[in-house]
Amino acid sequence: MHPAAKRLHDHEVSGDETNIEYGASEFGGFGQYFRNKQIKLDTQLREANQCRSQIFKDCHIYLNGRTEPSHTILKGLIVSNGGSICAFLGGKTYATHIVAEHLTKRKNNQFANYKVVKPAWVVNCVNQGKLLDWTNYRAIESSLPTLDPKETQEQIILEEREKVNCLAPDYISSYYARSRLHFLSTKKAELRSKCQQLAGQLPVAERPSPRTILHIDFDSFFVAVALKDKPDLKDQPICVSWGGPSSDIASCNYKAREFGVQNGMWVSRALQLCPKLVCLSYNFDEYTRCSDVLYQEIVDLRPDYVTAVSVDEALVDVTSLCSKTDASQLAQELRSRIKAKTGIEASVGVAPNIFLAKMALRLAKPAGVVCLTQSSAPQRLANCSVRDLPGIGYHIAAKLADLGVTNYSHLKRVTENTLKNQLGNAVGTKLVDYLNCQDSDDISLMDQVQKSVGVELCWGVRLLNDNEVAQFTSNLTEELWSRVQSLYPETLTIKFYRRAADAPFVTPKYMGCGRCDVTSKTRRVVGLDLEGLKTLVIQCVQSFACPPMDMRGLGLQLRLMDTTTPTHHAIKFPQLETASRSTSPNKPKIQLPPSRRRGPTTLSQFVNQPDKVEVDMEVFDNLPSQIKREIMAHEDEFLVKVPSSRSRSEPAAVTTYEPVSFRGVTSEAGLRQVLRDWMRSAESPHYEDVCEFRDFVDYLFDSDWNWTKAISLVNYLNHCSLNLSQDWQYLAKVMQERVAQKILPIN
DNA sequence: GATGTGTGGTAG
DNA sequence: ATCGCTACCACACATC
Repeated sequence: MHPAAKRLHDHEVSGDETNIEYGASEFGGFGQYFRNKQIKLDTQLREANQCRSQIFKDCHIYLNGRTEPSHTILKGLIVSNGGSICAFLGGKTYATHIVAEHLTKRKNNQFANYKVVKPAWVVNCVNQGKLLDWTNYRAIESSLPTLDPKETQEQIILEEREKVNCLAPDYISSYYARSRLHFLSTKKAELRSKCQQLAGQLPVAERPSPRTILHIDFDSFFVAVALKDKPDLKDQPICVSWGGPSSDIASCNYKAREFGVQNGMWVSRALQLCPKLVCLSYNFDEYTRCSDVLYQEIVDLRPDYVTAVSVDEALVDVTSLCSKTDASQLAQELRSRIKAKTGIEASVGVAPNIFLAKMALRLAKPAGVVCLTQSSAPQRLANCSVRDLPGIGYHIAAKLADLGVTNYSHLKRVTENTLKNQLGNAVGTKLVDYLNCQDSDDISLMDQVQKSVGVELCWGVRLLNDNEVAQFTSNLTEELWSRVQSLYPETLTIKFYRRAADAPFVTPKYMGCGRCDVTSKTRRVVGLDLEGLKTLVIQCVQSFACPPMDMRGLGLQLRLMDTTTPTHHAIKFPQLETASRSTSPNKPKIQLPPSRRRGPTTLSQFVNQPDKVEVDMEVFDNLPSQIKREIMAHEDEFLVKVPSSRSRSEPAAVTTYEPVSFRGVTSEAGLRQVLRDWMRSAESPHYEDVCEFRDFVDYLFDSDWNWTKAISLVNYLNHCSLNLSQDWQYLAKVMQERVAQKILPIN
């Protein structure tokens, strides 16, 4: 083979760095890291020794369609003169030039932002030994480049939107209905909460000390499910994906992995590696069904503790059970029961801690059980890639590789300090733990109360103008709101995806987000209703000042109120002289509480629509569960308005509700007394009382000499609420927020 | 020094 | 064509 042709060949088979995009380099896993390094070395070598010239230095050239001379010849010319070839348009490094003879109308638009040249440009550059002005070789007619790029972009978006319209009313729900990652995330959350509610979970203190932990999951779950009704394909290389060239492989079987196919890889790439790869479809319903069987079987064991790791994966503390039965026998029986009921193989790792259980599971696959002990582990794990250690992903593995650590046993070559300095304290400590086969994580401490709720959508987002951005944002906010349910949001973090300046307008992945710059902002949202939230989010999105057509995705995350570690925050008293200025030019008007009637607590109503009396079903659905229960309890009074019911005497057994009143109470001590009585009277505050309190605080605050009393009262409420229900705590937050709003103009 | 914000990493 | 989610941890840095 001719040296130049050989280089070309090598360049192609070693993978093209221009094809790395959206973390695609992860797909090769750890090997890819070295491969990338190798490519760099190759390039340097070529430049140093073998290149005829550097004419095309820094040129990444994409060849489009039929050309004269042929691709092969052009490639040879480009590469041997210091340039490189773009195998795909787009990706992390973008093409500097496109070589084309003729362009379709669509490609005329698509390529409008590129330097599109005729093949003669390449040939002439080489002949004259220098980089010639490309504009003399334009492949796009002179009339076309004058097109406003903005109009071109608009056209592209309009075309794309005919197929995928992110503004369609059901876009978000239909998207999530088909997203595997959404499925995994939501299932995990669901299972976690179910596991937490399991009766009989032994608290940490009561569980005996050397534990027996099972880590169980299905083998290539999605593929196994897909193969259930296609047993004849069992020995073929199989993957599960939606099927197109740029669709992700969600799962592939061991046969496919032999070819280098990996989860997360694009189908096109996988087909290069394994032309016979068979793509099968998702079946989310069946995943759920198998998952239910798995968890049911686990629960039926009556273990000490269960933690959901994933839809197909769980950690089980079986210490107590193993005092009678042998752990591996238990695991084997579990495996066969699950196999019998689902038709799918599962594997089990057995070990004294989570780390070792996870590693044992790896060794157990496929379709097996492996037990690891502190003493047997070091030997069995020695050749394990660091990439396989829990919490060690692509990036940390790469850093470890720079330290000369690629597998488990290498870890002992590096000092603890080096690890901590290079990888951070947490990871360093964890790795040292791993080396000692220790794991400080406790299975029951892994699932705490939920700390945040979020939504994210970064596919198919193609928007033309500010209005559309607002519409899309509003839709996504509604989706977020629908997931808030009975939770108490405190702050909102907005994550904004914007096309990277040098990323191509048309993304390599169909309708994907391409390479993006991601920025985020955090805002307080205590006391906001859906409309308020929408306004805030839209305003925030606009503050990113992104051209609408470059928006590629949006994430919204609500941090929830933390009731486990209360911060004893109090509102600070402003300086006296500045405070007096607060006697407002625009004094907020004091709203009168709605007519006195018995009713449930509706904190959300307070927040949403203070004066509304009827219960809106949509509002109802979003209420905290405690409040819902109360509404249900008072349902009769709610649906039928009976003002007279107050005068009717209640049965003695029923505690009668006395509305709170602060009016006429002047001393701070007196006010606190009323507050204390109120808090003692109910597990959750009643709606009318909330309004009364709000109005009273407003009144104190606005009648300009009593603002200190208002702040003090709210601080007192906050202080006391720390021992009360979340509803009380949230009320305190809402009031603090309200008061803070009033102080704000002073600062 | 405690607290909050923005960013980055990981897992399935 | 295609469905690139989401909760959580950790860290650097700003703020006061």
